[in-house]
Amino acid sequence: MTATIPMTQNPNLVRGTLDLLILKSLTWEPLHGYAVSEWIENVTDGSLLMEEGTLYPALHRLAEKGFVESEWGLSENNRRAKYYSLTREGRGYLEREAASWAAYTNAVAKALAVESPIP
Amino acid sequence: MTATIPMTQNPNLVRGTLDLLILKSLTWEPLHGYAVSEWIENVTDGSLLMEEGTLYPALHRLAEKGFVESEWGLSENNRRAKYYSLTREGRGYLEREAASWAAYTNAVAKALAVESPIP
DNA sequence: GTGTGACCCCTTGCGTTACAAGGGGAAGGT
DNA sequence: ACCTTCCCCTTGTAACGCAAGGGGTCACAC
Repeated sequence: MTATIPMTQNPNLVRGTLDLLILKSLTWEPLHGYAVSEWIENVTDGSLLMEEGTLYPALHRLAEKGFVESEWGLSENNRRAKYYSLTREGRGYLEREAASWAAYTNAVAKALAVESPIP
Repeated sequence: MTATIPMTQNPNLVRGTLDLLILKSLTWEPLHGYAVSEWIENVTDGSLLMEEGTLYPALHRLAEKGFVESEWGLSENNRRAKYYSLTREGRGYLEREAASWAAYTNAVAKALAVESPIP
């Protein structure tokens, strides 16, 4: 599904959600980078096309923070691939951040829905 | 309500929503900067405390882009205050950005709610 | 065999922007 | 005299998404 779909265009929207999406993609089993980007593209219905120049630095950051671990392996296509897996800390971090993200977006959504001046 | 409420702690969450909130606060009538920050604090139930070092540069950026206009005036407390008002372009920008923000957060929320591996 | 495209990894440089940490000044109350 | 609230502003600093590069392997078509 590598269609030429328009990408996000607005880095500020994406900011901070990439870690969330990456960690979420690793919830069930280790994935290599390419598979992570495919997962994200799929679950967002193609509305989020993750650039490689974004993905790999993000993965490295998460590894440095101890939220993911990596191991070289072989992909389904018999290619050299680095598999990332969620650590226990990463799982906790994902839960906490997802919760605070939800809370924050809810607050903003409520603010944007306000209809009377200065409630 | 200037209670010492813990602030956002995570710039990445806020990223990109500040413009939205600021513009939204100006929907009904011109406000000066201080009032904008109060509005945001109120409608987010104190969960978002806008720093002045964030607010004013943001207002200047929006003015430079033509989304708001400013005019010196007097506050309710008879103090010198710069009132910002939404321009027509600003109103359109707010609508568009709010829509794309909603779409994006919905996509992410859906992704974070996924329960089966690789749907 | 020589593309061509999918698969897979990576880095550098740039621009944007939230925040901390400073600054100043005027009004009102104690 | 002093403090608090109200109001405005600027200068770092750090983070990070992205564009634009890099490289290598495999399968299939021509």
